[in-house]
Amino acid sequence: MPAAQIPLSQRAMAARPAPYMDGLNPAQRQAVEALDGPVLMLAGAGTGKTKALTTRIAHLLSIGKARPNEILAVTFTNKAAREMKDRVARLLGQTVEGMPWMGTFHSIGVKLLRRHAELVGLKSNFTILDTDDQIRLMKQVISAANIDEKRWPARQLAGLIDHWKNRAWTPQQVPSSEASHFNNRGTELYAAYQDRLRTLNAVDFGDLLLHCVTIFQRHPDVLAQYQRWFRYILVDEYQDTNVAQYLWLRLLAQTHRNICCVGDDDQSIYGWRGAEVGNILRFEKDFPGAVVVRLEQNYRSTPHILAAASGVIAGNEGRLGKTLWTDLESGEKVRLIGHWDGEEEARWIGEEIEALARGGRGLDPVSPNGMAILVRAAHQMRAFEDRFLTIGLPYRVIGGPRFYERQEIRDAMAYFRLVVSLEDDLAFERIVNLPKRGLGDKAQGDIQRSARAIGASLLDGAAALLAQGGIGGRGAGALRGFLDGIARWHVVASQPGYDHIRLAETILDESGYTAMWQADKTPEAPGRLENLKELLKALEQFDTLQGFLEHVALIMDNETEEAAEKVTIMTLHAAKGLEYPVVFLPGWEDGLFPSQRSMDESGVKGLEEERRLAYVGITRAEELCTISFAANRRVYGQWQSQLPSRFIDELPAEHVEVLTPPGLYGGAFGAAAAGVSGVESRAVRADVYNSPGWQRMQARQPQRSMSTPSEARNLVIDAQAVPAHEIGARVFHQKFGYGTVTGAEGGKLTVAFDKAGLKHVMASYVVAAGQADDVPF
DNA sequence: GGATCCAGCATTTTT
DNA sequence: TGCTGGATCC
Repeated sequence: MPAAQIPLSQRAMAARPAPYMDGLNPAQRQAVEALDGPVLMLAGAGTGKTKALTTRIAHLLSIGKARPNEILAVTFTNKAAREMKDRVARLLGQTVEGMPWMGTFHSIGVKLLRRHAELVGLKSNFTILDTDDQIRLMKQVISAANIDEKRWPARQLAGLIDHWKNRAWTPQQVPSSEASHFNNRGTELYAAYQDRLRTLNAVDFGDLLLHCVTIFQRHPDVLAQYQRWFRYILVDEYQDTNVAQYLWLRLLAQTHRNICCVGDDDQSIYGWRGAEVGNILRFEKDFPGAVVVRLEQNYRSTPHILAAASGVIAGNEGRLGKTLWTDLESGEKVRLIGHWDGEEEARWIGEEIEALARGGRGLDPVSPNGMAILVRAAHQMRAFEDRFLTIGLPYRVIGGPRFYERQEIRDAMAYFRLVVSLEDDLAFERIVNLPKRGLGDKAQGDIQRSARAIGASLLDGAAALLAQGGIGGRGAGALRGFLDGIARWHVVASQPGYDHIRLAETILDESGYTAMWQADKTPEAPGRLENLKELLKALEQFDTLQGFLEHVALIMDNETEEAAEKVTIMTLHAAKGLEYPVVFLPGWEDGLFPSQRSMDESGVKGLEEERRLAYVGITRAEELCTISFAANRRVYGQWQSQLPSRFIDELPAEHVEVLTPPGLYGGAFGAAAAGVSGVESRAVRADVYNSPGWQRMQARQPQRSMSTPSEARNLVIDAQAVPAHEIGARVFHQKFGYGTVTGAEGGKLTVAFDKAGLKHVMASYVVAAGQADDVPF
């Protein structure tokens, strides 16, 4: 919109002092005011990035640089999009009705794709498949290609195709270097899968972006229209963009070049799902003349916490580089403690949480809501859940299956989908025999064949089969009832202004679905019925089933705010963007964190991503951050002795208070940290016995039953015992009996037991066979 | 069609 | 060790 067209009133408003600018620091202000041309806002953890981003939007609108619908503002999650909307509205003192292009990459992708679906061979009412549907479709494609699904699982193909879509490769564009994947047939199956999707008039999540990019690339006229339209583009979490998203943005930004990307290369933790840190590192090359603004003043954490995080992340190469600082008071050092094993770690953290909640540790009482335990992998949560259940400490787990991924919800949704669109074959397959209608594999196979024969949907195929009398016995009546029901409900759903909530209820009741769970006596059945009620309640926010389905396909989150005082347990990934006064970071052991698999699969890149994860973890903490590790951990049922994480060695000792009790320190970790790794640990080297933390702990909590020396003494690995069992030595183990040592590494041995076979055991758990022989039988 | 048994396997996850 | 998915058995 040329300036001359901007209404006078708006120009007058622009001259007004802008209250929304108040409280911005100079860097934030610069980021808000550098409106034209490419801008890279490098926003470190806790530096007020959302504030700057939303103020920028408010500013654009307020001074009339663009109308609300000319701003494209993309985020990754619905939560972020919602927050952005709310905050812009708050800044402007009014709701932002006309910002249709503020949303997630995927929701905006859908909007664009619906408008131009025909350009990629789809109808504009295409359905969006979720992961479950995708897998089922892939299974069909795989078996259609006569491939043994055992050796070549659908999940693997799904991962591969997803990877390719993230790189913005259509089947034709997959480079030949990738051809060997999936038994040399990856590209072929990818093409077949895309064909199936087109036939079903469906897309998967990757397509929402890939199809857009394809359209933009093949139809310059369409692209030009949007390039002109989006005068200002803003991107959140730019470090998480994949190639497809990058191309999408770059194509759209070409005309006005008013693109502002916000991100933090140090918080790039999604490389494994296609994110390219390179996108943010390359920004200035991609957009020459870009203004780079660094937000470095941190409002979240104490200096010790920031220094610890900075010390760790400094180990990464090729960073854009930021120096976080704060004017908060220095507060507590980052605490570091080693434990004997995972259970003890959980016990200790449980006690710490209780103590902190009571106002112990010399701090003001902290509400459990303000405390979080952040783990590397979901399975680590279990130890905490077990412990907290035992001591009755309320907790909440973030992650796990989301509401809309639950079986009963997906079933109900399949009913709705089929009612709304009769051709939804995947929905049909899911529910045709649910509840059981006596339509087993044979009947369903017949339906498939019948549908293929007449070239129609499964629903029509089933009707045709039924008309021919191709279904016998019990199944026939049930199928007729099912088909009649769908037809009846479909009619209702086609009427304008129908009561969609009542229809949904009717569908679930008359189909027998509700009754199925009512009849179910398993303990989870009541919960499932409860969830179905929730689902009906969620419908209230929509006018039609169609509208609801559209929404749900993209919005899979289910934020139920609980008021209760609970400690949060979640993965480090899930914690990104969140903050807590008190944070526990357990399981800092090499192999677990950094994850061995990451390092094996991605080498240095993998390790660096793990390091960023460590950085994200530490920077979640506002006041108190406690890192811990265990000497022994049960991994898939086997006890393994663990080495402290290499990241622990990277913590700057002057910002760390070591709480590890002397018993453990002198035993397992002295040997492990100094000897085995060959690197003298900076943090562990600290004088434990005289550290203020240790003394204070002794003085204040003499009764605390953490890993006290007395307790540890019984358990500590006798480091001297390790060399006693040399390869070939005969040993005795309490549980496995006699065996011969075949290998030794760190504190653990590989022993070929006479009866139990090859096992990895801890050296401290075996004794030389001679000694055991002394025991009289 | 449903229960039961066994083998294989085991990060991080949003849309 | 504990779960999931597939095969097998009734």
